[in-house]
Amino acid sequence: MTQTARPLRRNEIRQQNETLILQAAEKVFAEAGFGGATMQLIADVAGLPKANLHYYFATKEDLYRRVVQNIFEIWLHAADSMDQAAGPVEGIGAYIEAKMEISRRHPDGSKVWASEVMHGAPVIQDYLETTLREWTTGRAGLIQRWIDEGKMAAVNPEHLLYMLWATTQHYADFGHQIETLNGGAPLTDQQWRAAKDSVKSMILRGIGAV
Amino acid sequence: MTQTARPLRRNEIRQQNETLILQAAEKVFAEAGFGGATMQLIADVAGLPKANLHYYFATKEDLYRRVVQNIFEIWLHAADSMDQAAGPVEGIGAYIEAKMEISRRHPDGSKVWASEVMHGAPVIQDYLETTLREWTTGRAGLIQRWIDEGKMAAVNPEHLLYMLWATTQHYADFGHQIETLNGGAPLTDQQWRAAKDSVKSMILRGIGAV
DNA sequence: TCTTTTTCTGACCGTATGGTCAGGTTCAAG
DNA sequence: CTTGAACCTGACCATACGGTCAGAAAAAGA
Repeated sequence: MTQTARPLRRNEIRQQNETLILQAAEKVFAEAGFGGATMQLIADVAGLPKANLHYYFATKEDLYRRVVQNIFEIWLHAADSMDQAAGPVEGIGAYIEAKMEISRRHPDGSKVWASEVMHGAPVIQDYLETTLREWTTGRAGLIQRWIDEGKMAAVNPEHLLYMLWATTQHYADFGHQIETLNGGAPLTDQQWRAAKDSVKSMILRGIGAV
Repeated sequence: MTQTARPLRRNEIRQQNETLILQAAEKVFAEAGFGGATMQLIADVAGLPKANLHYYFATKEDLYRRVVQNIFEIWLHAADSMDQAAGPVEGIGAYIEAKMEISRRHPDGSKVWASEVMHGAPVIQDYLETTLREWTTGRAGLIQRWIDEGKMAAVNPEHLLYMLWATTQHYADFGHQIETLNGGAPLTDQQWRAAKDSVKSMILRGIGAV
């Protein structure tokens, strides 16, 4: 562990413990949901006394909010690759790659996000109405431009975005189901490659971009 | 209410109260998750005293299990239309229609199912390993047959099924997000029609069936 | 009508949870 | 070395939760 290495600076202590708690919280919230998660369990996973959590995060809801916000950030940046693309094959292909990679690397975060939205977004409703709405109209406009330029079929841009979100996030949110249907084993590197290729080829063909 | 209509038979009382409780439970479990739901709230929604719930369902988990099982039934039958189809256009088209209709009519059930799977399927793991696995291999075989007969492109059948599940269930599980992006209003009849058509056309084109 | 079975419910109980707090410890600045 | 601020935590508290139970009420049967 890092504790025995050397005395830590003040800033380091704060930052290190916060991320430690946030990681534990993300895991526990993903596994049990907000209502099912307990501060005690998060503390145990983080290896800290419960009272220490409340030193860094006033309430369970504060901690949860921070977890959700962290995920939202990762989620938004996944589309950066889409913007500089010349057309849908590159742009949407790269977006699918990025989102599939997030599903693979941050399945817990994806689950927390899904749970939050499913329960009516009690904590991040304002983000949905501002940031996400702007984000969506922006990308829908980009897709519409590609359609106008004849680079893909005239699909509904919003519903295409929904399909991209649904399909890629499914591999995180329903990862347990996929694992069970895969004989109880997690997807191997090759299987992830196949999943990405399947999604990409079906969607890109589906929007008439190949 | 039905209570004042006439004295109810014993069987009717039991059956009526059970469905009343199950409906209330589905709603509350969908909105709050298993951990966040309380027997008291379910009782309030059902309009019954809490102790009465425990008369019909011994524990919270028993009640939850019944809710999940009910959804699973609906879910499985949605593919009946797929079996007698001559090819992917009819078969998968009908399956998408059926699953979209479920997302529209039973959004709460879909959310409970999603939550259950996301949390590692603690209650219906055995169903996943038996019924769902058989179901999946069966339909994957059907799709493979269509591929062999040259009726559609050579896509991976499992990943196609995942895409079908993900895309259609997204309209229930993430309905709140979609509603927010729709200006805060639920989808109208026309918008549901457009959603179905979008999903159908993109996927059917994506698998080379049109 | 009398008896038995099922349905119903207010009051209660043990426990677990989120959160508090007083007091201790560690670190850094002067 | 002293002082003050930041960090840490065991013990505690009020509340809310799932679940129980004795007994009332209602229905079915004799």
